[in-house]
Amino acid sequence: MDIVMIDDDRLVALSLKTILESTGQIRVTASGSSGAEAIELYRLHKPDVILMDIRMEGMSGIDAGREILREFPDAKILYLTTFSDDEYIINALSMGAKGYILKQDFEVIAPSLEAVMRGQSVFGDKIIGKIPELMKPKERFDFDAHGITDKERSIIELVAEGLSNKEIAGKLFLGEGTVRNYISSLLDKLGLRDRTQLAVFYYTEIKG
Amino acid sequence: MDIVMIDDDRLVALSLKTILESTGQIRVTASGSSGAEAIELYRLHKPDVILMDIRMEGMSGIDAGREILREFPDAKILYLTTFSDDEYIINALSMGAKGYILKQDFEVIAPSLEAVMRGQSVFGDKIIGKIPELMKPKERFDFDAHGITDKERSIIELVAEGLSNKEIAGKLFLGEGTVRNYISSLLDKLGLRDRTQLAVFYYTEIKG
DNA sequence: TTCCGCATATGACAAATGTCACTTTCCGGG
DNA sequence: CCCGGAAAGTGACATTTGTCATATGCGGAA
Repeated sequence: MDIVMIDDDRLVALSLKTILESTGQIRVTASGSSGAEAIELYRLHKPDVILMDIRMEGMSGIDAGREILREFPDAKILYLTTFSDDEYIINALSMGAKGYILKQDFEVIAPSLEAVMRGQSVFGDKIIGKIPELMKPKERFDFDAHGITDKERSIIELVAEGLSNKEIAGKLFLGEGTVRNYISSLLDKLGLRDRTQLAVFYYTEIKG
Repeated sequence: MDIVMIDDDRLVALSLKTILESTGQIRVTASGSSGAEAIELYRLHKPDVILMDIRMEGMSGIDAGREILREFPDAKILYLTTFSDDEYIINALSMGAKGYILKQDFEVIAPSLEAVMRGQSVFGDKIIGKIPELMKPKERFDFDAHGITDKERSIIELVAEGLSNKEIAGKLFLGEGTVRNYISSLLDKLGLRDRTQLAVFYYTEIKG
């Protein structure tokens, strides 16, 4: 099995290479120490798996991974990180990484590589324990704090589905002009300019 | 430990009650068979944990759970379901449920309840295996397939930030009319009606 | 070169949108 | 009972938006 290894810290890279190659199953085709190199080396070697640090100088491992997956949707990316860092986990997961394991657990790295190559996904215990917590919805947007009424709330939702004023009026059994007034008031309360910004607001602040 | 149990199927509810109470540790304070009841019974009993089916007549367990969490952010909700149903898992997770286990694994239900009460989250093996896959980004939107050019792509993004035609024109050094034309063409290609729908499309199909 | 296609642009127009000032209706507290 | 304030509506208006027909310039293919 050929792998490419990327680690900020050359020393870590080297010792890992030694450990991994000592298994006899794994060959470290190339190694690098930056996100840019990760992409380049992946293009060059098309390894079975790329083993990559997350925190690195310059381009993060996540960004590099995203780029690699864009070019090679089947790429198998396994992140190796020093400690379980919340945002990174969620990013790595949602990006489609095949795994995320802690460097401390170095004895599981080789087996994890095997598993990943076979198409499995691997996440360390401590990682998986965090997932539910991470996936909790962001704290709900506080409509009350902005003085937004129930009716206004439902209007936001309809705008955010792309309905016209007329359509909204129909759904809520209101006059079209009334809907316009509601939207006008909403835009005022939220400091926005038009319905498109309202939809954007919905997706980024409320539902995002 | 007091729990409230909600199951569509009265028979299941009854046998589970028997099983759980036979441990001596668990008391089923109340049981119901619908989402509405779930909310009501939660309000009434404030159980340590609420054990709830997902698929039910009327309001789904997810919706009921959402409502309960809205009123009681510390509520511990444990879903019990017949089989691992993809959308449900993701919904339950992102909603902030404390767990999601299969009815088949009835021997783990009691221990799971304990764990949840202690603040842990619990997910069955088969469930956890699905998480990475579920979190994968939706397959990237294929601009080419819809014949969308680079410039059009960047215009979508600006629209999705809520910019007006004039502002977009300024950013891209184009005439305002030109921007209108691009958007018009874009709407045509994507089968949409106005810029708001375009923004919605961006957040739901492209970036969502 | 000529021709085609693309990107860019303009002008005219209808429709949708946002703003504002002003009713009407209704409901609960005094 | 009357009052005041929501909720809902109307009409007028300026602006923005989307559509369309058409024009110009530019680079590549025939």
